Amino acid sequence: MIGLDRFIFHIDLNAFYAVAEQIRNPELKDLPVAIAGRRGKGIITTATYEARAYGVKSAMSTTEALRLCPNLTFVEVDHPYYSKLSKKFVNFLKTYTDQVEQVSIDECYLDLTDVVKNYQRPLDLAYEIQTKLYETLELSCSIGISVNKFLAKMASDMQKPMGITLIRKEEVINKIYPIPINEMHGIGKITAPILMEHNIKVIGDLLNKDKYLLIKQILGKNTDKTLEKIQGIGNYEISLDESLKSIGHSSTFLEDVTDYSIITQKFYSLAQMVSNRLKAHKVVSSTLTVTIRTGDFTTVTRSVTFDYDLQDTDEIYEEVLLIFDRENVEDPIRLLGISFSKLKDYSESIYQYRLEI
DNA sequence: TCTGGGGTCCTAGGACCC
DNA sequence: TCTGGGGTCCTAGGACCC
Repeated sequence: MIGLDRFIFHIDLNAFYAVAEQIRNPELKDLPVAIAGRRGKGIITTATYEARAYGVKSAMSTTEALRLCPNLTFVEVDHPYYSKLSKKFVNFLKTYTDQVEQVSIDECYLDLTDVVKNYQRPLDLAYEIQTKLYETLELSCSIGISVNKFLAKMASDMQKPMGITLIRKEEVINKIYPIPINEMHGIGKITAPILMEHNIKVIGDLLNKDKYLLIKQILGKNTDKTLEKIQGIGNYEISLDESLKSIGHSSTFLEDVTDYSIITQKFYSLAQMVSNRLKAHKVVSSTLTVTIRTGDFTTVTRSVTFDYDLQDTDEIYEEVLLIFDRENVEDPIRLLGISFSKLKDYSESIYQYRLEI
């Protein structure tokens, strides 16, 4: 296989949460609908294309969205439902190949190099996937096809909704290099302005050899891999590791809070939610992180690694309070969070050992 | 219009060990 | 008398993504 180019597909569900709501409530079809955490306060998670026509976008505050589109219908997020639907989506894709890497709830990379051979053109395969996905699950998607994951992702972004875009390696110079640097996947609102300041304005500018050392300073240790992947080199490996790296929950209060009993109540319910998910995934962890965000949006994280593992609500709650109390927070609190990282399988737990002490 | 909630990966300094 | 060097783990914060 080495030296031969792959056919990597990036499959991206269009307006997934909003479409999911339209599936179970057909009255919402063709309407401007926005999925939001809470009415009144909070931000838009996803909006239908009808709502987007009014300028409603993800991450926009609900008040702003309502100003742009007064007849916008709000639906509250229902994560468990979307997760179930997402699993069906991934299982559908797995009927084509086991080389499926799920990168988020609504996106997957597939290596379809071998499957493409059974079709006249790669676009025929993409069209079949798109059509069958819509027929079986009512989900519309955009598909990007290229020689690696980065280029496939950039391709799927080019035509939405229900687009299919193929970028051959020799087309990279014309189709990828002229794209503004702030539209590059992996370059966000912090790094893009820094690059622009140095006159690196489009993706192709990253390959300017005279600026290599400068770019390396800005992009850090992955610079070389980044420069390769924009040229279509490497970055084709499909990761089959589906294990979670961390599990956490956080919650913003309706109003900033100083009352200790409200704080402990929130911590207890967060501990319950996190504990349930640890158990559902049959994992434990000894690395606990507590997040505290105050009214001025200052966010502090405190993490502790114990020499024993945690999974039960009451134990988590106890440790969380110890960490919180040490901080002596005086300002009103906006958000609290609990998270576990470095998860390990329950069978590897040293929890039993702790009980024997 | 003040800014959700779920994640992943990287950086940088310090502790500790050999 | 100035105080090696490498590896690993821990903690805190940050950038980015959907």
